[in-house]
Amino acid sequence: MVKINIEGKLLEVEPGSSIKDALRKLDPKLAKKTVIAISDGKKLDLGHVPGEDIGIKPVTSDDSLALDVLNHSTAHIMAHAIQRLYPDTKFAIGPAIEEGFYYDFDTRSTITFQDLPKIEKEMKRIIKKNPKFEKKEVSKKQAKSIFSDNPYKLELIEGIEEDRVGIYTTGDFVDLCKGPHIPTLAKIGAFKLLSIAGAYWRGKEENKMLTRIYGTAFYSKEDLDAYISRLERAKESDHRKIGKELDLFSFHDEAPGFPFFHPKGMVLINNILDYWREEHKKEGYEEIKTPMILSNELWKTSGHWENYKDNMYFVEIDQAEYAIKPMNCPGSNLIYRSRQHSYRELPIRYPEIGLVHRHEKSGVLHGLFRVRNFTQDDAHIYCTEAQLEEEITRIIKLIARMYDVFGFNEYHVELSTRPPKRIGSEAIWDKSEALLEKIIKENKLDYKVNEGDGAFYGPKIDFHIKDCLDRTWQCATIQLDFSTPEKFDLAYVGKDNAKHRPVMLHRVVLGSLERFIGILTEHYGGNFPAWLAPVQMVVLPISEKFEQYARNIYSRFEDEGFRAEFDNRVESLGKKIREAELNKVPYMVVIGKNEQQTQTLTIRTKSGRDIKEIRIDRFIGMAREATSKKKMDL
RNA sequence: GCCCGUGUAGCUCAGAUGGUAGAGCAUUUCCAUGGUAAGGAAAAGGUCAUCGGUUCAAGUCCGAUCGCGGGCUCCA
Repeated sequence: MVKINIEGKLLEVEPGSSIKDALRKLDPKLAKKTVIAISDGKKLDLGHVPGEDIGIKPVTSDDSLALDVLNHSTAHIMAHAIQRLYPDTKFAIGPAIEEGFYYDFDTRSTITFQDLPKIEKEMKRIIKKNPKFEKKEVSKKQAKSIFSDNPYKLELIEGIEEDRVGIYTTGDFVDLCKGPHIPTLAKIGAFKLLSIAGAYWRGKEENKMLTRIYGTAFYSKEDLDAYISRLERAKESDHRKIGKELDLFSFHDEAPGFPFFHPKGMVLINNILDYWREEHKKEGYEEIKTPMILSNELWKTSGHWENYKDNMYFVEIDQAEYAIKPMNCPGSNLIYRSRQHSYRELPIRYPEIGLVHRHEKSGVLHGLFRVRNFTQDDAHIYCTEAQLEEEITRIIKLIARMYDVFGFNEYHVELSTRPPKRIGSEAIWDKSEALLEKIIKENKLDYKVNEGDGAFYGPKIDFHIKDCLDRTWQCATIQLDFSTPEKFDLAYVGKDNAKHRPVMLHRVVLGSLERFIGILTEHYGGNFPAWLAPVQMVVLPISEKFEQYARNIYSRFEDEGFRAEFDNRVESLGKKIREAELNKVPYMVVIGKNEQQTQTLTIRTKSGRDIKEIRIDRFIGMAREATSKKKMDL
């Protein structure tokens, strides 16, 4: 008899019984819900037959881990279907990913998006037949002979450390796979193939381009529907769509990757910057501005010429080479170096709203998220080593405060440590990594460590914010830099009257202003809070008869400094309201007979609250409260 | 950069199998003076991304270029 310990419950089963058999014996209901089992950290198929006593933990379909298994199994079924439809196909890898799965394969046929329904149909046919996932463990040599005509699998087998590898067979489809898989295809409640794309084998540009099909699977149709509707909502809030609809910004063939901001988009930029300057002034920052074109000599000094050349644009002036700045730090350093500094001045905080240009490959451009020129809300802080902790803590607090105003209450940080290619002594790295980690802990930030992902000159903390659709975006970063001060020979005079080297901090809060506006647009779905809204209120006279009174109201709003519009077109009220709604104007001010008689206003807010016959002073107070306090709702 | 898709009026999109372009919205003008998401009518608006090729004939077929979209190490 074999003893199986299922989460503390001991069970004895006949030798040769599978985990599923054991579970059935213990609790048939549980057995039905269980997808895989975990034993000693190892994920096992339910069909697994324990050779000796074992302790297991069943994983049911409610578990997120079970969803990965389902997705992975569905990837196999897709590959199976593709093999049937395109027999010459050689399969590469097909993992489960965060929100689904994909499979990469090499085929002579050209498969397009239009072919996906056909593949789905074939998959359904396979699922209906419900072949079992049969696992076999074979030696590497055997595996190689099984996949002898598939260079991708051969390469994968080569890379596997263990002596024996897993082979899964479903019907007439055989795949190299460590598993585990769902016990029956009936578990696939619903799936959908989502998109098709090219993907380099192992993600490397020098490798062959394979065909990748993305899909997603769920245990229930409801879950799939919820997922699809979330995708649709994301599509609705796409900043490229909203940007066009709200007349915020545009892109033109004449300048690929270089965004154009329209008057309404500029309102966003300017309001964000006003707020940004206010916060930075409080923190003792003194703004600077450096030129966009600087001599190549400078970029050679900074190391950018050597490390960043491919991403830079160059111009020739009077037979000399100049570069368009991809970063702001060298310019800032020149200002620092323009005179001597005393230790009494430190820390010096130089923020710069700097427009940088970086060459990005044409294929990676993406709305405001990936552009070729953007405005960094940069700052360079020159301080002593002893001041680092306080400075970094202050930046973290500043970031938290500013994110809160935009409604990003959820974020985590990532600490990136020393990369393989780096400068500076190990002692300095030890010290600075430990310092950053200590500060992160002291500030109780949710964090994870990215080993080896730091800049060559120092470790960094990156901030990832979560938007209302649960997507995360890296915005703020704080980078420690011991190297640049050296390269630029930056110095300050210490108490001892000797020259010392300052330490430098590079940091951004919003990151790229352009990108941040893209993120905000999607986060708010275009419904900007009143303090940011390009148009804060629109005055809507019901007919021309009330135009004069309405115009007075409108002028009053203008005088009070609000961004108001006056819709005195000869159109029906319904139409004016509709357009104001589509333009996502926070306050609609309706003026008709009643309002004129009582010298009041009727307000329809974007948030759905209506206010009847309010006096103008009261409404102005209300609107002022919402804007000055940067309230999220009206 | 690479793979697949795509590019028609300011916007959103129709235009099998090739026979010199259509709708809705927006715009302009006129009528209706209107009470909370489109009142009615008319007009104007396009070298069908660009260049080249096939053809008697190209928005449509072929090629190139440019732009845009989905992707391009979440590893059996």
